[in-house]
Amino acid sequence: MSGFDVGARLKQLRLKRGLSQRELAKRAGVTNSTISLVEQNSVSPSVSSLKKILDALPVSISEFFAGEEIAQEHIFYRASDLTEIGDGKLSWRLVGARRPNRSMSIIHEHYPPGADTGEDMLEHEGEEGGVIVSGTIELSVNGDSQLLTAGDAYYFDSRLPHRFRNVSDGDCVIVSANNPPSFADGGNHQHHG
Amino acid sequence: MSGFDVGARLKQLRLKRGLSQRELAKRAGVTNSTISLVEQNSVSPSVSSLKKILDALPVSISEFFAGEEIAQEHIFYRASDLTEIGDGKLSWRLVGARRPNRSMSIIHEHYPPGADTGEDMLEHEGEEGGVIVSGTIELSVNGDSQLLTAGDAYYFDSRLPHRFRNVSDGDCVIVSANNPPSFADGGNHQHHG
DNA sequence: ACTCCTTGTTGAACATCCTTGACAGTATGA
DNA sequence: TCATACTGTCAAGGATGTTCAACAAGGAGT
Repeated sequence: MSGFDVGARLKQLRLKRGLSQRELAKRAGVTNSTISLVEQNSVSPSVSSLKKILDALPVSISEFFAGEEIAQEHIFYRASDLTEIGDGKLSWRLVGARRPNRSMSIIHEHYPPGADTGEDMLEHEGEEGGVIVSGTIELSVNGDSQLLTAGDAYYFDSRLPHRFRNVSDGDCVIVSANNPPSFADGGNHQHHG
Repeated sequence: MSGFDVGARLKQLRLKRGLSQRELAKRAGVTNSTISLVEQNSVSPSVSSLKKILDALPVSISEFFAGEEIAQEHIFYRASDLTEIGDGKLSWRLVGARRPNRSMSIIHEHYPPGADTGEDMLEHEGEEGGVIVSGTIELSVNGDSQLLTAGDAYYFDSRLPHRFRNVSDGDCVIVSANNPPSFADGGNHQHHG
């Protein structure tokens, strides 16, 4: 029913890391039995268990399921089709979500007043750039902070520590692009409110 | 330590589709109670259950978890600093001009009524994507033509013949990205018309 | 052969998820 | 007001996931 071989995928990733079931289980905070059963598809793990396991690899859930995507090429995206992520404070709309075989990710971002990517500066591989469509945003990159308003833009190496914060009392809208699209790498930098 | 609000995310997507818990449950082959409990995070669904539910939306698992790991953007261009190119009809504003060592080009595009990239379809290496900020544009890619309006987006392989045309009587503004930067190497983009 | 450590697997007990079926709240209409 | 239909929630129990503890197989070194 799954259409996706969870067990094989997990085993593949585990072996790639050179871990035994017990070692992975220990790091993940589950038992070796769980790993065994999951790898044999004797059981469909709960999301929470799977998350624990993947965190120990580490692999993000979306990364784990990359490839589960329908291969159909999407060109046009209706506004309502953009994959919305965020928590009410920040709002990002991904064009085509994260298709693993695409070279960029395009994002329509909405920052309400007070929205903030967080005190822990973002740092990751790649480059990113964007244009402020409306409103005002405070962008800090590598210690330098600037207020950008409609029509302004930015571009930088994503390895520089950076942060976005809407310090105004109006919404801010940005269209940005990331290359490469994979946000995931060693570090575990996720942020939510 | 989930770090990701499965319940809120599911509810968000369900409401976006205008479905009730029962309706979604019916399509997914689970019960309304399951949806309810998952949305309240009273339970961490099994992967198989979650998959059934997401298939009914439909949303891929990796799409669902997009944002579970996030990183963002960056570096400072005043609106007046964007290098403007164009021929009076079309107007493109490049972020960071033609830096040869950048992996993308970010472009703020303005299409007045009648603006048209030309009858000779554009074709070049790379990929491009963008978000329509305001107005309406007719985008043709590989024989398929669509009218996109504010909030809509697109993404395609640039080798597919494509054309942008503003067939409305108002301005259209787009923020787009190219990879590799097609303007960095004096690509065949400009002129025509 | 043994001992010791490691590997992955499995049965029974336990914990969690999922369904059944009922409940309360809201809205519409007779 | 009652009836109907819809919404989301919840308790109980059956179904499924997870753990505990034991097991067999393989290697390394007595």
